[in-house]
Amino acid sequence: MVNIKDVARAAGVSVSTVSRVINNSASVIPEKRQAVLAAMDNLKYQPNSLARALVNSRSDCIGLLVGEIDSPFFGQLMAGVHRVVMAAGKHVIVTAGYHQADQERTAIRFMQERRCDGLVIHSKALPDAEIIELIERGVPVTLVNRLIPGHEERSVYLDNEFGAYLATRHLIRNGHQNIAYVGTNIAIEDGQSRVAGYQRALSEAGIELDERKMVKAFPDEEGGNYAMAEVMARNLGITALFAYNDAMAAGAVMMLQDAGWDVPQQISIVGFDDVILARIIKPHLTTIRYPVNEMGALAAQLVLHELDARFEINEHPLRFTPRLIERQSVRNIKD
Amino acid sequence: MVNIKDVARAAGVSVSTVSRVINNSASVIPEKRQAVLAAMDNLKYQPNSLARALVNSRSDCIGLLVGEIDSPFFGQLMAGVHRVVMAAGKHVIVTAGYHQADQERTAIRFMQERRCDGLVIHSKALPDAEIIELIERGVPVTLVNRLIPGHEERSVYLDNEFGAYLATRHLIRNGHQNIAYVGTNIAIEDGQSRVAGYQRALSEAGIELDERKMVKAFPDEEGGNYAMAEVMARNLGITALFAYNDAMAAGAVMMLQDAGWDVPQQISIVGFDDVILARIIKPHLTTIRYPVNEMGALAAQLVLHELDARFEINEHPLRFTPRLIERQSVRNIKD
DNA sequence: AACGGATTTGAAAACGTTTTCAAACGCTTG
DNA sequence: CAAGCGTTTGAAAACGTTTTCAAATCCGTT
Repeated sequence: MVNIKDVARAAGVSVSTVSRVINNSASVIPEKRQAVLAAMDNLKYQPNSLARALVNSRSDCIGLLVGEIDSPFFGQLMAGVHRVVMAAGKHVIVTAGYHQADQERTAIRFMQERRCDGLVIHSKALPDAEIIELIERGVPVTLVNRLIPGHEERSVYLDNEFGAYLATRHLIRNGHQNIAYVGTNIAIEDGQSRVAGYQRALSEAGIELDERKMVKAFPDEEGGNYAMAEVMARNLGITALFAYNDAMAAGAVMMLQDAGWDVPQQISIVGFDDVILARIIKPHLTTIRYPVNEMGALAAQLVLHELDARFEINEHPLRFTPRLIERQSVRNIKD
Repeated sequence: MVNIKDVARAAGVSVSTVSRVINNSASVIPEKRQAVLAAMDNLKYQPNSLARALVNSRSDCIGLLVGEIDSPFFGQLMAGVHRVVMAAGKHVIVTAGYHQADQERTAIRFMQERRCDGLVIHSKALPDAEIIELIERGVPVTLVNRLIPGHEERSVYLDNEFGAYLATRHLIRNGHQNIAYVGTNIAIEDGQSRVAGYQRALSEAGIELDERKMVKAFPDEEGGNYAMAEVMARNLGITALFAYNDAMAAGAVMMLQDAGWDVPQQISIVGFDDVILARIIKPHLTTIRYPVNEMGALAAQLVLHELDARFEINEHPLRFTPRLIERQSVRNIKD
């Protein structure tokens, strides 16, 4: 590869001068500047950003850890982060942890060895301790959807409990009393919060909790399908369902429809996330909007700001409040 | 950040020795090795991969250029590439071009400056000349879904023409004669190929081409919605539609259903890609399967193999053949 | 014509690694 | 005990940049 020395030689100047025109960090007389520019062009010179990062100790990269590369939810997260990081003239390096501690660990190590200037992390599997260690080592990091005690100011998160409460309350207000919950079997905070919200709404309405109405599965369509089948097999006479996410809700819908049930005539459903799927499935899903793109953007802003206070932060609380999106999957059965 | 010198000092050895235990590139007596390992652990040493890449002139990174970060199609592509690159012990750097030449150019420049060892590129907007230049500069690159004359061996691609032909023929075989095409308005090779396949099937069946039955829009749901509305407004009595991709097909379905049409009772639809959406929308879409995950994997294998012949390549032709997936969106109207 | 200040320049050190090379060390053998 | 050999070690160069520092050049004053 052609390097800065080649350019210097071709232009008849020193490497310092070439460096100066590249970064225009100091004045160079127009004549030489032209010569350098011409030489760069002729030789198709591309600065080696590794060498540059080495001496600057700044890589202009923000690392991003997501759960999966290939999912609409994380797609939105990536897009949100990407957007603001690019706008700041920096770049994103995406890694995926697939919800497993070891893979998440490897990914974070990778980003650190790559000397990312900052990190945006969505981690489900890593223990708090490891994340705290990372923070205390001085790495600028923002967490998405995860609160670490003592480091709340580094988290951009959704009020999951309230989202689940909203969803369940909506069902109750539409006359439902017998409401199942299809949850995730991944041990993760937001899963617990959503259970809590579900239960709070029920309690508030004086409805008795029933463990048999809660079933867990892997949080994708297949899991939803399976869990729904499980619930129906128990014959509890449910009229409504709140699902951990839209994918599970979609799986549930499909299971029900395949078994000849009518949604929402016989069973009402509320999902969570408001991914694209919710607007496509029939009936369109009533769901809880999770503004993950915006959250990714804010997380990126926080990291950039920590790096350099000139990067500004949108005025927004770290805690995002979910909203109910009414579509077609809930039927009012009052009276 | 703690560096190799700190470790050497702590362990009471030279940096060379530390380097040797890191890479176990030469024998070090067990006693010192232990000391080094302990020092690395205590200091939480993380090798600087930039410095390492600089001297090795190998970054162990594969660059990937996609159209958008946030789309099921590119999600699958990313996942496919990611899978094989990780398995090879290397890493992926993802960039997005958003179908615009300047952004694609910037992204490629970024990956080169980052000294990616190889590139997997899905580019719609960049002119052939620039890609050829890249190839001729000696960068190991594989193209996805794009044939460059003279460099066919670097392309992993789908037989788009055949896919469109299959789709259209399927409609014809189900008795449809009056078939619209909703296409992309992005000037891209696969768009043209799909038009060609559509037209070949029609010609073969002796059906006259009618420009009015072809309308173009941005290749997403909204575009499909809009284009479908446009077609219906023309009142051409169509009974079937072939769409450029599933997203457009979904948009078309929604437009039709909102306007009170029944799919497939009144209008049959075939999509393209077989993204998740196709299995979710009601009616489930009959579509053409685009094995983009597998194609990404193969593309990654080609790049890795070029880097180091020890990385193996799956036995598979570079040209992938699409398959018709029958679901529920086509009605047989024969007799 | 000499001086002073500002502008422009290049040499060299630094960033954190790997690798080459030769020196040091520890054994065995005669 | 000297010679010889294999193993282990450290110093130093190299990778491609940026930046510091001092030298060189230029220009306008006196």
